This record gives sequence, C-alpha cells and structure tokens, in this order.
Amino acid sequence: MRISKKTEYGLRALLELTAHYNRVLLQRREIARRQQIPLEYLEHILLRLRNAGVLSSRRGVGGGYSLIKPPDRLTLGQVIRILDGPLAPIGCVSKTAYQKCRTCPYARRKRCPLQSAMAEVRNAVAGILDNYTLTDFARGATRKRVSLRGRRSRSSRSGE
Amino acid sequence: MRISKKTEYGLRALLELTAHYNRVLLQRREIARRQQIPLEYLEHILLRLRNAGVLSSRRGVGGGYSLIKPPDRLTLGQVIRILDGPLAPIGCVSKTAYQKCRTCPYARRKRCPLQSAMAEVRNAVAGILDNYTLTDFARGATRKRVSLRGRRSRSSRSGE
DNA sequence: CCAAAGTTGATTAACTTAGTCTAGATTCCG
DNA sequence: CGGAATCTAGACTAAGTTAATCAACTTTGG
Repeated sequence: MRISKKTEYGLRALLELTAHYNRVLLQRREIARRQQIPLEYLEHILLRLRNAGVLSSRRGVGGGYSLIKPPDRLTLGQVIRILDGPLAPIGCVSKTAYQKCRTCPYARRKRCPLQSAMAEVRNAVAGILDNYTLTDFARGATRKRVSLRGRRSRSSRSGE
Repeated sequence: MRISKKTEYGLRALLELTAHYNRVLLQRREIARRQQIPLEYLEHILLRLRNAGVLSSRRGVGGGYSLIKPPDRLTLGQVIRILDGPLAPIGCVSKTAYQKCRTCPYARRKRCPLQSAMAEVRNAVAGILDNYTLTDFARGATRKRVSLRGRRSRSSRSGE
C-alpha cells in the first residue's frame, strides 16, 4: 500500500508551490534544493502535474512554475491519482478507474468478500485524501474535514 | 495504493481454508481450481503463509493445508503484511516496519506535513484491516468492529 | 542574438511482479 | 518395500515499474 517516491517528491514540491502561491514563479532548481529532490527527476514530476492541469509554467528567463488553482481547491487525493494512479487497493472497487474482475469466481454473484473489504479501505482512504487540501497539507495540520463541501471542484466528489 | 495479485490470491485462498476450517485438509489443486488461481503460483503463496505461521501442511497422500489458528483470530491486516509488506503508505509512519526519512528536510523538525497526512491514512487502513477477521471476510460482511477487542492476538494490536 | 529556463524523449540499472519449471522430500497404501 | 500423491524449495524468466540521468530542443526576456 505504498506511495512511490515520485508521489512523495510531487507532494513535497507542491508544499513549496503552496507557500509561494500568488507570489513569484518558483523554479525547479529552487524546489529541488529546498526539498532535496534530484533535479532531473523533479522535472518529470512537475511536467506531469503541469500536463494534468495542476501547474502552469513559463519558460525562459524568470520562468518557473506556479499552482493554477488556489491551494484550498486541490486535494492530496487528486495529486496522488495523477502521479500514482487510483487510490483503490483493487480495480473492482475503484470509482475513478473501475475495472471488472476477470477471473474472480465471485464476479457474477451478489457479493464478493474481497470487494467488500477493499471497498471499505478505498472509502476510508479517499475520504481522507479527497478532503485534505494543499492548504491543510502545508499547514501540517489535520485537515478541516469540511473544507471542500459545498464548493466541490469538478474532479473531487469523493471519487476514488 | 494497490495490493498485488499475490495478496489477492492469498486472501482468496484463505477464504477456502476458512470454509474448511476443522474439516479435511485442502489441497493446492482444489484451492486453485475453486478460486481460479494458477497452481504453481499458488504454491509460493501457500508456502509463504505456512512459513509465516498462518498455515500448517502435510505432505503425501491425503496431504494439504489448513489454518493453524481459528479464522476469527487472523485478520486481513496480518495476511496483507505477510504477502505485500507494511500497510503504511510511507516508511516513516509504519508501526511494524518503521524507517527514518533519510533526505526529508522536515526530518528533524517538530512535524512533517507528509508524515501527518500519511499517518492519518495508515491509521484508517490499519484500523479497518486489523479488525477484519477471516471470519468476517468469509461472511462477506462488514466486520464486526470489536471482534478482536479483549482477546487481542499477539501480533495484531493495531500495529501497522 | 544570447543566456536562462522549461520541454521532451531516450536510456538505464535495479527491482518487483507474476508466473513456470524441475528436482527433491514426505506420507500413505497395498 | 515400492510407488503414487502431495507438499517443499529454489532457479529461472519475461514484462513492467521505479528512480533516476542525459542530451537535445524550444521559448522567453533583455
């Protein structure tokens, strides 16, 4: 049930970008230095977040990266899905990347024991990470649980 | 945050062994057939569960596998740790396999944002899986949440 | 034009996953 | 005892993933 280094680095990079939100652009070099991330590897991660619509960037002199949306509109769940894939432990309980069980002997019956158990895990994990904003994250605090309620962003309605 | 095929197969195999607890020994062949698991791969899994003290086995004619302990004394958390490793998303919040962060710039400060967030996930996951017994699992039901309280097995005091 | 900075894709080494295969050790039965 | 059934153990493999590294290219500001 691990997250990858890529995701760890990505989240740490977003910590820096959250602290600089609405200030100057942050350069890869600076992010890498402060968070002790290998520069060349960080490039890939920032690029991926950019292509996923999380970051914007500008090239050339004085270029760098910044968050596109305010940090209280982006959750750890969204970021982890971008970098590491679905939160669900198993495809058949994923809400954002559902996959039918192919060989499971319970596939056609009312309920599959594995599915019940893993669904419970998925819901717990998504319940935490989809309500944990970058703002909460940067604050190092336990999230404020209702921070997204009522102004749900398009992609985060507790979907796994 | 996936579980591996190995773990999936292992849990499905334990489903069969739970159903046969205190009856005849179950053979690999039979388990593989019923749960549609590649026989040779299943061997590895059963062996690993045996070496971890979960199963006992007997060779020769009429041999097979059986659970060592009653199925309400074994949790999904224990099984997943044996086959897939720690439940924690990141080493520095694991209770059963703690690893100090090596390069994290927060390592020496009061608190690390990543650690706070991931600890919350770990606790949620372990809270579910360490109280989900094979009996609950086989029943396909949501666990009875207090099933282990008061008679905690040596290895499962909510340790990740 | 030039230097700073992001963009992209190729490449790599180590590891993990999912599985197969072969040879050997036990056990039971006749 | 001999042989069939069954588990034990470890080598082997193909494909994929992880965690990088590197080099070439494009864009931007001055």
